[in-house]
Amino acid sequence: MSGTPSVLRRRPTIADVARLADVSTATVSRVLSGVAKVSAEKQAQVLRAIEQLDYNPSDLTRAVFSGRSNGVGVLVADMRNPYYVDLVRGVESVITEGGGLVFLANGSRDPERQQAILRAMDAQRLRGLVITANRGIDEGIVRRMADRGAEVVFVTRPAGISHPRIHSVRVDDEAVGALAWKHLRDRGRRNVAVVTQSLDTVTQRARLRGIRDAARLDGVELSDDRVVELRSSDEPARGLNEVLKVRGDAGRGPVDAVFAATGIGTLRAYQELVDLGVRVPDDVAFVGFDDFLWAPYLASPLTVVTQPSLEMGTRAARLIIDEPGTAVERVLAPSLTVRAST
Amino acid sequence: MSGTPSVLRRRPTIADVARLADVSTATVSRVLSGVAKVSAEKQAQVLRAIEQLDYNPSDLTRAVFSGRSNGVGVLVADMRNPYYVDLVRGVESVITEGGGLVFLANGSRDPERQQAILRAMDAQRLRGLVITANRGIDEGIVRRMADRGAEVVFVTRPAGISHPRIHSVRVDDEAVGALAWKHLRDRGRRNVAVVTQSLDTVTQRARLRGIRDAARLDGVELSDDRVVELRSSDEPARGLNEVLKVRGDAGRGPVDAVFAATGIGTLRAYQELVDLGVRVPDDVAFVGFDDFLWAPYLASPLTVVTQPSLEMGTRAARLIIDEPGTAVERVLAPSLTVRAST
DNA sequence: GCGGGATATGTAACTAGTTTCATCATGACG
DNA sequence: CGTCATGATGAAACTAGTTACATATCCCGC
Repeated sequence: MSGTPSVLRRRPTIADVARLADVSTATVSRVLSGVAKVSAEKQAQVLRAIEQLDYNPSDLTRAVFSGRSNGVGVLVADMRNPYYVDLVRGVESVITEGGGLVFLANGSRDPERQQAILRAMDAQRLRGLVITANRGIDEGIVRRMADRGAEVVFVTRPAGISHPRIHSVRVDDEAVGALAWKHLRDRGRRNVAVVTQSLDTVTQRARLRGIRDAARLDGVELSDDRVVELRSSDEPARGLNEVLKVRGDAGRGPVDAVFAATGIGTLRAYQELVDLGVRVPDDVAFVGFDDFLWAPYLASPLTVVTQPSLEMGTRAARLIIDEPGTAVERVLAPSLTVRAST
Repeated sequence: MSGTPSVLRRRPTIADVARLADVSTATVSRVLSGVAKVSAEKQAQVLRAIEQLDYNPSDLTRAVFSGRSNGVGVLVADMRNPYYVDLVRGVESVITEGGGLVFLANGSRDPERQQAILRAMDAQRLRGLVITANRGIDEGIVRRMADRGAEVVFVTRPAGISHPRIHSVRVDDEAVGALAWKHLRDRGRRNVAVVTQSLDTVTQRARLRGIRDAARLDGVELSDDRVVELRSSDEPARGLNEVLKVRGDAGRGPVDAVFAATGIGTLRAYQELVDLGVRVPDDVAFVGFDDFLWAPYLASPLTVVTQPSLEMGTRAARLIIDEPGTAVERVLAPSLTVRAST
């Protein structure tokens, strides 16, 4: 109960420490950074003064001087998606382990908001930036941040900008589609429908290309009328209804499998299958994208193609810390978790 | 294609802008802050120079001068829990809307790590701090941060520290327990088992007290042998097995309902019920805690008691922005989402 | 006892903005 | 036409650290 807590206590500065320890601010700074030798006696005095005043030097001032903070920004497209959460966890664990801090912002798929956030992050003189949002990112500001020394890592999409400080960490999206196809084929399904959110993104187009090419190698053509594009991410996959009705004209049987190529697509498609009363996997086998905590406990435990989300985060963080000096494009392999839905 | 991007371009400072616009740095600063009048002519010159150099002033330097950054720290116990994600989303939306940024750190239930993170956040001279971790928080550093002007908000637990800048936003935990009891009673269940993670926390004790008191009002005693404490958060709720076997001595019937009082507890208990082959709700009705995206699509769609997670985040953020001047303790009402598991 | 080299320490300048205070120009009024 | 008030503007001091440079001190050898 020392003193009234309502009073705003002035924060001790390096000058206060220097005064109390009867040394110069330079000596205090040297004790803190350990860059130059200080006599054991003064060292002890300084440490005692720091302890006594509970001095915690301002990282802001340090960053002003060095021209760069030890913060790393993470801009995600949608925090509700557990994949992004794991990604952030990966980045965060590496960065805070190294004494840095993570700025997290949710792009909410709003270009204006994303622009404002990137400007605010630039004003923080970040050491690095991890971007997962696909749409509406202004490449101009990203390039300028890289020009001025920030390491930028695009995750889940190719960098798309040629710059020695702009990198990318992503999964082999064609392999994602191929993995889904081969598994469904091995389960005896050949009439596959694909659910996507938006074919405007390179990643989703690549996944579709992957499953198409793999199917073609087995002599199966995955036609456009079996591809559903959700567009809105808040409604169930109504279009799926139509696609499931596509029947065997020209030797094609009815749809006997669905591959959802995005995290949200997985939820929406599963939702719609349940609503339509389709039996999984008896009527239709189902392969989703991105694993999640509850996937094994659904009415029909989900088979999913997964990205190594946590690893993608730690790799992105290491790219920032290591400053490779040249553009790095790291492509990781997806994997398959088989459960009862196929 | 102007210039090699590999060269680190020096960042323009306020002095560069002043030079180019042929004014003093004071005038540039005035244009930026809008605090004092500048002639239309010079204003235009300055804006042109800012545009031309793509000048973005350093928030670090501004924060050094004002003694406080516009950042807000959020320390969460476990990012995998969707409740925390919604909470962070709530804080983030309000803070970035106001031009600030959010520092996110994952405590990982590790006291030493949490301590290091709080020190790093203190070094950032944060405007505010949201803490959701219950265990291992060093109250000393939190109090000192508040002493030095940061608004601190504990979420999901009482503040526990009396200080005009230390607040709390939480749900009425006793009402959580009462809500679960009343619903199960209305469904004709009276032999309820409760699954908790750790009764060391005040919140979980309060939820247990809530369901006990509500049961007692209906003449039912919820004895200790029907309370499971998980301790480890990574294994299924093995103890539940024993509890379900508790049979009708002294007029008590077998357990016909389970209330899981935490988010993780909900997963673990559900997992165990599935493993034991218990039919939900036929054999045992199940009420969980905290809603999640997939809850309606489980084999047995989950009835849950929910906290207004997003609102708790926005309220915490507003407490920081509004700086109420006195300690605020905001207690919100829980609600019930009824599905097929009861 | 004195010159030389190494080491510790302080002074002052530096980082990039903000703000106070003095100055200068302009315009209104007597 | 002089006086005073008003308002824009710049010089310089300020925020809280770091570091280059100068100086003080010490020990060693001759």
